[in-house]
Amino acid sequence: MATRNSYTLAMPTPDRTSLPDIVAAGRHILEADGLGAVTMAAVAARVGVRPPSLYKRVRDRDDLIRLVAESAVAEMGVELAAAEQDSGDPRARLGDLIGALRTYARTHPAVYRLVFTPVTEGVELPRDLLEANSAPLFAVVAELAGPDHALEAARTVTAWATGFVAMELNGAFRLGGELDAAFEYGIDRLARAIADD
Amino acid sequence: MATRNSYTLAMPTPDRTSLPDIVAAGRHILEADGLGAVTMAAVAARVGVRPPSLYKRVRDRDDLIRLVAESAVAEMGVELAAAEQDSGDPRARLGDLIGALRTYARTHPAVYRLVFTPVTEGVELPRDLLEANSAPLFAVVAELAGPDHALEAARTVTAWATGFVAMELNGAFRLGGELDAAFEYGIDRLARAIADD
DNA sequence: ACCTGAACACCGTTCAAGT
DNA sequence: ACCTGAACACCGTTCAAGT
Repeated sequence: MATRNSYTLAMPTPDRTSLPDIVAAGRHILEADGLGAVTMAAVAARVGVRPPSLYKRVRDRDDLIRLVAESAVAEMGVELAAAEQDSGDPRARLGDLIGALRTYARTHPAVYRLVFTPVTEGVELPRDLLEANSAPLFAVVAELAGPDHALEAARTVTAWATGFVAMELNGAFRLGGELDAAFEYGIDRLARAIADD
Repeated sequence: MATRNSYTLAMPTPDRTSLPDIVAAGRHILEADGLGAVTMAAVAARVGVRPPSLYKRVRDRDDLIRLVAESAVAEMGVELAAAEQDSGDPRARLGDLIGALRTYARTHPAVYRLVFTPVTEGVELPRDLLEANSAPLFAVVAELAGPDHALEAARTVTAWATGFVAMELNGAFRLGGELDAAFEYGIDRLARAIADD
């Protein structure tokens, strides 16, 4: 019965790739060879298509990079949420959360960098995604600092955590010494600093 | 007496630019239009030369960018040292120092970013330059934390400061509220946190 | 409706040829 | 000894032509 339906639905060329495939390819190349290696040609080759075909699914390279960053943020959110499952006292949970962030940065350095340093001026990550990611930390900090100073305390802790991880990632701690000890020292002092009052 | 001397010294083409000029041009374009705008063509045009001529003074674009970063680090060091002149108690000097870093980031965002985020994997800034820049902060922190915990304390403060400035620069503080207040709160808690023991 | 080759503008870089 | 035009490889992107 090759009638109207099978005729109008017949696709002259079947889809040879998909947006998720393209984003996954970008992710893979980013982690393997860095942001500079994420070219339209490299991504196209990885999904088995020619570069112009990518423009059917993404507006341009910036758009693709943004989608990669979004997928990474979502993944990080899952890992942060998982880290908090092992609940204990607030101080311990704070260490677990920031430790999970640090672990993610070490295991996915290029992806972490992409998320935490704005690659292109105009490109923004969706606000609700970022809020979802920072929610667990915000909650623990509120427990430690009390509701009055929750916002400032969260900012202080977040600034320290992202600063520490960035410096570790960039090899900016040049004076030797135990980095794990510096991390524990920092967490400890921060937790006390925002709690005391 | 157009003799041997004037003959051997005669330069077939006089220098039309210089390394300092090239670095300054790169700096200017970086601050005005961002890192992506610092192309060999743009820099060459600004110093009045054709792109291939730049390769007489710099190895390649990465080399040029590195020189721009170095000149920026040197300039930042001067401003940090100047901020510390207005000496008061250690707590106040700590605020002045980090405040100067923050001011520099706000007035030279692209340059600040270049210095604090490694643009290319292999490129390193000279160690003594970075040490000179962190020396004032290290000294103040040592006063506050005592010699035993000076290193860990300095790392904690530096991580917080660079993290805070980076987040402010990237618009990562999305929940409103007074940023200056958050800054003061952070400095205050940090100073107490590393002092207490 | 997606895919492709051809083409374009732009970029970093090299090199032989000028002076 | 520095400067230049010409050339090359590579990149992002567009578009008409295929199916």
